[in-house]
Amino acid sequence: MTDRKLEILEIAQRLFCENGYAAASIRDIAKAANVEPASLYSHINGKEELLDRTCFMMADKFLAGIDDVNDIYFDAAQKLKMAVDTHINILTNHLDASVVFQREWRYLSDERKAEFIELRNKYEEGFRVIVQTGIDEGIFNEVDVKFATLALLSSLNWIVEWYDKDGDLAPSEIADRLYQFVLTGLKKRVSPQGVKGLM
Amino acid sequence: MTDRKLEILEIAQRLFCENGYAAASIRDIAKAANVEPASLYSHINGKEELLDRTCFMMADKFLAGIDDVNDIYFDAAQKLKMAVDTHINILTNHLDASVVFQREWRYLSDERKAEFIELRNKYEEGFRVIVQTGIDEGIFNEVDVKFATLALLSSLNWIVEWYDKDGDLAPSEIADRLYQFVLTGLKKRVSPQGVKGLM
DNA sequence: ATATTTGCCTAACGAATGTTCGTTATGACC
DNA sequence: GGTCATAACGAACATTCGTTAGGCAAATAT
Repeated sequence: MTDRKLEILEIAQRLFCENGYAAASIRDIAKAANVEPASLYSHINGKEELLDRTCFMMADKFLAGIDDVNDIYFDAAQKLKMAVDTHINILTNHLDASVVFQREWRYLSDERKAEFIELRNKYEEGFRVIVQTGIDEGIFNEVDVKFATLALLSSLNWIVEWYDKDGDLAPSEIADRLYQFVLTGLKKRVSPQGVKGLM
Repeated sequence: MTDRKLEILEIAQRLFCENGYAAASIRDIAKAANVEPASLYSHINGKEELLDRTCFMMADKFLAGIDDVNDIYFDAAQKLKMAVDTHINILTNHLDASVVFQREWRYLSDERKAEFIELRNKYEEGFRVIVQTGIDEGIFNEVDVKFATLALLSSLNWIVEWYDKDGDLAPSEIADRLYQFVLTGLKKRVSPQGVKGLM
C-alpha cells in the first residue's frame, strides 16, 4: 500500500469515526484529502474498500494479539492481564480505526460481513479460553463463561466512547483499572487472607 | 400521539436499528408501513423527528428508572441491583429503540444532541451516586467512581449487541448474572466469611 | 345533511450520492 | 527522446435522498 493510499485510508477512518460510514461521503473524504472526489479513484476501487480494509486490518491486529497471549504459558490471571493490556493498546493506538471496527462493520457487503463476524467470534473465543482456563485452574469463579466474556469485552470496548488521548488516564492505567475491576468486582472483601500473589 | 404515528415510529426504530439512521431511508420506512413515502408526512414533520422522539423517549424512561431507585432508601448494593434490573428491563422491552438510543443519537441536530448528552450524563450521574454511596457505606471497594461506573454501564449497554428475545436467557437472569459479575468479579474468594447477607 | 378533518395518493422538486469518463501534468526509466 | 505509470483534474452519469404541492375519497364532527 502506497503512502498516499494509507494517508487517504486514515482520513477516511477519521471521517467514518466522526460521522459514520453512511454519512461520510466520498466528497467529504476528498475534501479532507485536498483532492477532487474523482481523484480518490486513482487509489481506491470504491468507498467500501476503505471500510473493508479498516475492519479487516483491525481484526488481524486484535487476533494476532490474543494469539500471542494464548501461545505463552502463564496462568489465567496473567494471561487475562496481558490480553486486556494488548486490547487497550490496540484500541488507543488506532482509535479511529477501532471505532470503525466496532461500529461500522455492519455496512460491509454481506459476504465480507460474514467473514468479519467469523474473525470477531474467533477473537471472543480467545478470551473465552482464558476465562475457562482460569476456572479450570481454580482461580476464577465458576461463572457462565460466554456471559462473563461478553461482559468483560464490553467493558473493554466501551472505552472508545470516552477515551481522550490528551486526558489524564494513560492507556496502561486504564488497562490496570479495568483488569482490577473485572477481577475483583465492586464488593469489598472482608478477609483478604490467602489470595495474595495471585496477580 | 395517534396510534398510526406510534406504529410508524416503531417501524422507523426497527429500521434505524437494523440499518442505522443514515442508511435507513424514508422510502424504506414507507415501504415497511405499506404507504407511499409522501404519506408519512401526514404524520411526521421530517425524518429527524423519528430519531428525536426515539432518543428522548428512551432518555426519559431511563432517567425515570434511576430516579425511582435513588428516591428510595436502601443500601447501595440493593440500589445497584434495582438499577441494573430496571436498566435491563427497559433495554429488553424496547430493544430497537434502545439500540437507536445508544448508537444513533449522534445524528441528532447539534442543539438536540447537546440536550441529549446532558440527559445521558444525568443518567450516568445516577449510577455514580449509587457507587459512591456504596463506598461511603463501606461495602464497595474504593474504586475510581467515574471509571467503575463507565465499566458497569458499558456491560449493561453491550447487551443489545447479543440479546436474543427468543434466547435461553431471560432478562431477569441476565440482570442477575450481570449484577453478580460486577459485584464479585472473576477472582475466586478464598474466605467467604463475613460477607454473607450483603445482597 | 353538510362541513371538516384525516390519511393517503401521484407527481415532482432540488440536492446529494457513488462512480466513470477522457484528459493532463509530472517524472522515472530505457 | 520516446514510453510508461502515477496522480490529479473537470464534467457528467444515473440514482437516491428528504421533502413539498395539490388532489381525492372516506371517516368524522357539527
